[in-house]
Amino acid sequence: MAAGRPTIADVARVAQVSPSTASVVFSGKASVTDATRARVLDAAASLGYTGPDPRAASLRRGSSGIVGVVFEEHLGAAFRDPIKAVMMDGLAEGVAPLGAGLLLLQDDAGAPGAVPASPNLRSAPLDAVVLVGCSGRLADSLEAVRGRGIPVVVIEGDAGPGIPRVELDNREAQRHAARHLRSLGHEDVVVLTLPFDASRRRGWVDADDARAPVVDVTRERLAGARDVFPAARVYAAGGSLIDEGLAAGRMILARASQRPTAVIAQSDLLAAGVVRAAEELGLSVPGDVSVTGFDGITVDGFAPYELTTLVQPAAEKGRAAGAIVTRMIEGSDAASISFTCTFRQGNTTSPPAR
Amino acid sequence: MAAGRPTIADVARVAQVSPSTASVVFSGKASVTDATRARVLDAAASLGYTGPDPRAASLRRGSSGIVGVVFEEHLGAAFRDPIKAVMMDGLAEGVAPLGAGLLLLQDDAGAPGAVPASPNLRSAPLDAVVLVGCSGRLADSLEAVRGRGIPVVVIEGDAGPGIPRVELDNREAQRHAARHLRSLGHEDVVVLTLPFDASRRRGWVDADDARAPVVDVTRERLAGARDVFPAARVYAAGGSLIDEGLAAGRMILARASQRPTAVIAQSDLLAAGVVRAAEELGLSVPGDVSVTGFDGITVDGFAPYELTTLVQPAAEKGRAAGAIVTRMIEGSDAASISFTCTFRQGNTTSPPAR
DNA sequence: TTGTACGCGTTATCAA
DNA sequence: TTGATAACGCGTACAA
Repeated sequence: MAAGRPTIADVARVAQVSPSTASVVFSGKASVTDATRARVLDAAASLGYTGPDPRAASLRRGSSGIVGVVFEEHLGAAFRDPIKAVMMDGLAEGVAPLGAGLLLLQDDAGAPGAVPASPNLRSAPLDAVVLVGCSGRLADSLEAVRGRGIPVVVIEGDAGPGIPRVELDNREAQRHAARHLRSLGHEDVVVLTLPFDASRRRGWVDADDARAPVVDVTRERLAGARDVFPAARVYAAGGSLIDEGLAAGRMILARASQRPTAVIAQSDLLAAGVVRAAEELGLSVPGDVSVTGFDGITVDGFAPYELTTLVQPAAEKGRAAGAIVTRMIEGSDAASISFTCTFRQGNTTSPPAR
Repeated sequence: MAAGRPTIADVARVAQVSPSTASVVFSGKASVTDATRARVLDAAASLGYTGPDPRAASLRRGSSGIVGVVFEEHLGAAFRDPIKAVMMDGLAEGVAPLGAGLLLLQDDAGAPGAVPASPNLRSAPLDAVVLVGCSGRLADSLEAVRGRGIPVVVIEGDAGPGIPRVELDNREAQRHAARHLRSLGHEDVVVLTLPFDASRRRGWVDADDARAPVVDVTRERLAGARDVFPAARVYAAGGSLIDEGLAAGRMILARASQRPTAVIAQSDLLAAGVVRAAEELGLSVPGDVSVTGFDGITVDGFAPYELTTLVQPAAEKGRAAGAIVTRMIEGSDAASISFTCTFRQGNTTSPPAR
């Protein structure tokens, strides 16, 4: 053991046992006499050996105990999204049986030409990969990963055939909320959507500008609303934030002559912003305008309002993703799984004023 | 290449070159004839070889490209804290030069006896570790990590001697805000603190119950406020949330006879909650009560208020941590670094009403 | 520019 | 219960 850190072989030598015995002492994979264990532990202590090198163990074992989580957006943005936060919680739980940790990866293929110095899918020692609403950019890296036999799962997105997904009934759920509004008597509604694409352009979406949203969630929820209100006007927000909803709400509710009787927002934060905009304009919710959200999160600081919304099982989605990769790692092949939102009536919807 | 995935040796064999040549083709560490490169690449393609196994490469190279980030709280909680979110962004940038990814680790030594199945410090292949406001629980794991020669940095916390820190001038900054209030003429202020300890007990803190907060940030900021207002009453919140501030604000501002003229909140979210509580009670801010925050974040949905607050350089803190571990990995030993908050006057403070 | 040979630190297997 | 041996898959001196 000339220089460098001591290895398990050094420990074994000092303890006068074989390397395999020393290994067993640390891994606990087999029983060892108390006496030998003590000898090994003593030797380790005297040498300053603190346990097997994870890298070597990982190579030998063929697994690293690491699950990669790929976000399509900036980390900070992902962190601020309450749904994603809860989902991560669920995912952490879901991979716990694997004893795995979550490695944050950013899908930043970004500008072509830019050096993607960041650790990508190819270079990280992963046991599995979870894609969170990924776009198609990392198709090649993904191919490499799958080629290596590493399980991949997508949450709310489509990463191609053969990749199991964790899905949400966005369209059906949104349709449910829309029907609720129609049954209350609403006819003139505006749909406030999440961003259509990476450009995040805000504003009214022309009816004839029938560009379908690139983002799956946006598209599906919009389709659900249009199933009930085909002629609904559409306004795109720049992100899922109260402030975005507030700005949009000001535009949507500004002119009395063109004011809808209800706004279908594609997220609770947007909905909360619309409610604030209504307040600002002296309108009452739900008296003058009804508002529905989507997600079923607790909007911090929004009491006493309680949004009429679709509650999505965010934590379960994460857990499911974890469970799927767990099964795949164990060799069984796992199927996609689909979750259902629950309609929850709050106090932000009522029949339209006459 | 009997069974299993193809290795670089298989590729070399098929391409009729030596393994080392094949290796070089993938790493680009040396120049190779175009012809040979093509042969190797072709062989790889035909075999379905997608590049060097990260595990083996990691062992060989001695580094994994992974930086562990240890949170003391539930992942979901950490994600929801805006300051931590921004910090993570900065950290991601800070470790980019390393090409490293961030591995989320939870400081869940938790109940003794519980099986900490999760990947801990000891079992993860880390190049460095960043502790985020850690408590002392993982002292032993930390020792093992350091024993292995892995760099460790702490953000806002004390992990013992020899561990560089990224610090904030919490006490001085909070003192600055307190002085601002005093110079405006305030004398009766209440300090609304972050949780004192893991129990997160809410409520008034008796003056004689002089228990010092266990949490560094809470303690330091409280000390700063007391430097100016030694007799200030203290109310502890259960977390950094608008709703917590709202609940606390209701208690603090409820009885006119005991109503302070100003509230020093230890976070912007708490401050926003206090402002909402004041509104609820028909009090105007800052006319009837002044409120200061801490952090300098944009509180979503809080416009048109602009908190008088201390702006902390959250992203820079993360970047600095990244820079420090980068330097340490390169062998140079790095010192702690301390950041300063900037006082920003908003529209939530003014002289007290007579 | 290419090839040979060895070591990185473990752990699985099998025999004793 | 313990020990000997052989991979695990790659990178890199060093020699050719």
